[in-house]
Order: sequence, then C-alpha cells, then structure tokens
Amino acid sequence: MVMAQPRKPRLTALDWADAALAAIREGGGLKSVAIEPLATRLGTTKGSFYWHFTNREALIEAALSRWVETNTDEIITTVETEPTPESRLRKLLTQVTKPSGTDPLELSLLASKDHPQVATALQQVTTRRITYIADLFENLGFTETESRQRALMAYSFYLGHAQLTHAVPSALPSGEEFPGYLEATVEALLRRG
Amino acid sequence: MVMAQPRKPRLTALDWADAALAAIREGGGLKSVAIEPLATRLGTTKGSFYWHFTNREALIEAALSRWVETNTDEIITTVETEPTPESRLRKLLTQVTKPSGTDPLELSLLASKDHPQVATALQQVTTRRITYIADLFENLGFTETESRQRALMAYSFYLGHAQLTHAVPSALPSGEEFPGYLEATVEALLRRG
DNA sequence: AGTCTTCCGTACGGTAGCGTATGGAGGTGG
DNA sequence: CCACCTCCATACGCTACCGTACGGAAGACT
Repeated sequence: MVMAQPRKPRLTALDWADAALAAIREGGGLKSVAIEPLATRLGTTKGSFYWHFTNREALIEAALSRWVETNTDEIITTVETEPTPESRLRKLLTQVTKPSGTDPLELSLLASKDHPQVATALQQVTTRRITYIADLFENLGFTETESRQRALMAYSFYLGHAQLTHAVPSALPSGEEFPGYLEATVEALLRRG
Repeated sequence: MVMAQPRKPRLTALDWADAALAAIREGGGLKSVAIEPLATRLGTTKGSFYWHFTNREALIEAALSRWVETNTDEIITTVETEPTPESRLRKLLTQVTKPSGTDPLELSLLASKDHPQVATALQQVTTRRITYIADLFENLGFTETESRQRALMAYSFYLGHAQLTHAVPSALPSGEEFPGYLEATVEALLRRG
C-alpha cells in the first residue's frame, strides 16, 4: 500500500520570493535572506535556488518588487470605501496604528535601508503614501503646502509609532486609553490655525 | 637614527567599546560589531580583545551601557538653558529634526531592536525622553493625560522624521521650506482643543 | 637584574553561508 | 520507447567570523 506521499512540489521563483519576504519579516532584516536556510525551510536545496535565480541579489530584487506592488494598494482600497476625506484619514490612521496594523516586514525593511535595492523600494512606497495622504488633506480644503506638511507630520508620526509599537510597546497608551490618544492625534492633524 | 614610532598604544576596554559604537553607527547595525575587523581598525589583533572581554556579547553590553549614559544628557542640558517651557520644546524639536541632528547610531540601534540588550537600552532611553517631554507639556499647563499624549505624538514624530531623514530625505521639505514645516508641527503640538 | 603581571600576536579549529560543478530523476514530445 | 529538457540533490571550494591556546614582549615591583 502506498502512503499519500507529501508529493514533492516543484518550486517556482515566486515561491522563493515569498519565502524571502517571510524571512525578512520574521528575521527582522535583509540579513535573514540566506539561501541555505531558506532551502531547508522550503524542503529543498540550493540546487533549486540556483536554478531559478542567478544569485542572492536577484532573489532580493524579486522579493522587493513583489512587496512594492502588493503592499500599499490593499490599504488604500479599503480606505477608499469611506465616504468623506476626513473619515478616510481617520480610518487610515486607525488601521495603521493598531498594534497588529503594522506589518513587521515594513520595519524590517526600514532596518535594512542601507541596502541600495531596499532604498529604492522604500523611496517608491514612501512617496506614494505621502502623496496619497496629502491628497486627503487637499480634499479637506487645506492649501497644497499645508497639505504636504500635514501629510508629512502624519506619516512621520505613523513611522515613529510603528517603531515604538515593536520596540518599546510599554511606552504607548494601552487598551482603553488608546482611542483617546488616537483621537487627540487626529485632531491635532486636522485642527486649523 | 630612530624614527618617531607610532607608539603602539595599549588599549583599554573603553577603547573597544567606543570602537564598537562607531562600528554600529557606520555599519548601520549590531551586525557590524565584529571583533576581527574592529581589531584591524584599532591596529591590533583579537588577542587584545579577548584579554579585555570574554566574548562579543560582553563588548556589546559595554558599548550599550556607554550609549545609555552619555546620549540623552547632553541634549537635555543644552535645552535646559532655554527660559520658558515653550522655548525649550521648540529648541528641542529644532535640534533633533535638523538633518545633522539625528545620530545615525540611534537609527542603527532601532534597526537592531531584536537584540535583547539593545531592547533594554532602547527601553530606558525612550521612557526617559518621553517623560522629559511630557514634563515640558505639563509645565505648559496641559493635564497629565494630555501631556503624555502630546509627548508621545512629539516623540513618534521625531522617530519617524529621523527615519525619513536617513532613508528618504527627498520626501522632506528642503532648505527654506523646512522652518515653516517645523513651525507648523510645533503649532500642531501646542495648539489647544 | 630578576620575577611577575599585563597585554598582545599568532596559529588553530569550528560554523555559516555563497556560489559552482555535475549528475541524475522525472516529466514531455517525437 | 527514446531523446531531451526541466528541475533538483550532492559535493566541493571559498570567505568571514567566533572563540581557544599558548607564547612572548614590555612595563611594574622588589
């Protein structure tokens, strides 16, 4: 009798790219994109990897491209269902500041910002996001300069908050205090001179 | 005739600790605290290192202790010369947001936050700073809760701004636009409901 | 001067990962 | 069914670094 074998699956380049992203997420940086450990994790060997990619850099390139494409869109599309610009901004900040709202992958990439390919990926994602937030403020009636300023404040706040969430969570308001904190922040961002 | 020899200096543990901090600063993370390269840089060998320290962890420990002691004090003391709480807050934000105002070492440590010793060091420094900023707000007449909220906003903003400064500087207001941006931020933090 | 302690140089073995070479299994088309 | 192509396994050499062992130089002490 033949047992249902775990059916050794042939891998694709995408499988490797996703595994690399998972490794970055969990390992906290680009350093954990190591071929041999990844191979073990995928239940295969380096032989597979070097068939699909020429070297480690190529894998990183593929993984980062995949990240740039897939990460921001989903958040923006969910936020876009909100009716008014203000509710969108509120929803956006609520989403991204809740403890589980920040993908560790993002912080891992910030931690690896010295790597040139990561730098360009961050560049793209960051400018895109800031532009989107600035548009929200413009739709609220702020001037272009004001909008860009407040978008930057909001995004800087988000980045710092994400850092604190994962590095010093005890410094943040907990549980029931949190909504008030977030509301105070939104107010500060929306209040006019 | 005897040339003035470079006088081979005996090293101390502190020399190694400082070299480690420099390596973290320039290398962008804890990973660049590597004994053999450090030895080369100090013009010595591993033999020296393993005399002063038992292993790499001990060096990291020493370096981080040194950082925790020496980093925040200087900034706070300079700021304390300002007369009013508001001018102190303004000065503080001005200092830490100017492009050269953020020590890359700090970002390098945030990038290595997964390391347990780095985590505790960050914990100490962060809570100390946030407490100090919250005190400033309290002296401005805000309630304790408001003060803590705004201190967190300010500190999160600082962290995010630091990230952007070093990762995507092109996203930030440049040159002559910067003072206005900073002023708008300070206003947002100070404005009352 | 002789001894003792401090500090460092050097040689060694061990681990982790990159990249290469090469053979072979298993599916696919003629 | 045979030749071929796709994909993977294995073995190898190479680099970088950690930690240990041990000997020796150079000042300090008497």
